[in-house]
Amino acid sequence: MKNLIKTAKAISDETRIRILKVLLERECCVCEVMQALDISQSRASRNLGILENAGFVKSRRDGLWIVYSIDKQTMNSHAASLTEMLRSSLVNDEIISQDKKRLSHAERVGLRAIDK
Amino acid sequence: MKNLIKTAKAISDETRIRILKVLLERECCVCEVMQALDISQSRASRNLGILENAGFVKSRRDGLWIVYSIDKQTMNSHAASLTEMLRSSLVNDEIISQDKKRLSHAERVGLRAIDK
DNA sequence: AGGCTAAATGCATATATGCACATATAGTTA
DNA sequence: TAACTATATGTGCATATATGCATTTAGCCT
Repeated sequence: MKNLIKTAKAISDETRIRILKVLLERECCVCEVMQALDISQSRASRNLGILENAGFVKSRRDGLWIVYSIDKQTMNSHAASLTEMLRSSLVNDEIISQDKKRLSHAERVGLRAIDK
Repeated sequence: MKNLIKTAKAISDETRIRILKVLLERECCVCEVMQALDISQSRASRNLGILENAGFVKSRRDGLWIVYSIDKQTMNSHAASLTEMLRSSLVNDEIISQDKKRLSHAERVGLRAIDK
């Protein structure tokens, strides 16, 4: 029960839905998620952590970066169901479209390069 | 997007998951939900309202009672996916088992008859 | 029509959630 | 090893959520 609730809460948030939709396109490091969604570093990191804790994504280090990705194998059944639901959802959503467009330009560059 | 979030939030709560599991057994009026989950009248009513607003259940009047039920036809696709996920979940959950047991004794009697 | 009953709701309170800002941490690379 | 960089996290604050209590509402039924 607690696990199911945790899983459901994880996708009950716009930021995390946007992150999952981006990760369904391709794996990303934190700074690429920041760029794709145009959000702060702590916001990206924290929400990725929540998604990881809920079992939606896994992370690995690649040089300076931590890369997050959707892992169908490791995923528990609830997360798998919800991810599958997400895959076919929001296909015409304006926000999601913008995220994907920015994602196509996102690179593995650090904070300084992004701007502020 | 907003609709998806509303749907996900609706099942991100233990009380509402329990209610849905009970309604998957059979349709219930508010007072039967109270008895099955052993919760207050306002808590039952409010959470049923949230589930209805999110598209999981519909309601109809039957004499003195308002009967809530799961309606696969009317349900939007997100709610349908989540309901299907719920159907196969928590089969060995202790709380859910207790709810079902109390449900089997629940009747359409008013507040006075229940007790307090 | 009027009394009676189940359900809905206003209000107050406690808890949970999401975010920004600033700082800490871990790990790479020279 | 030491500096540097991407990521993680402590803290404070604003908002959202869940609930109980008390009351209101809707509408059935005589």
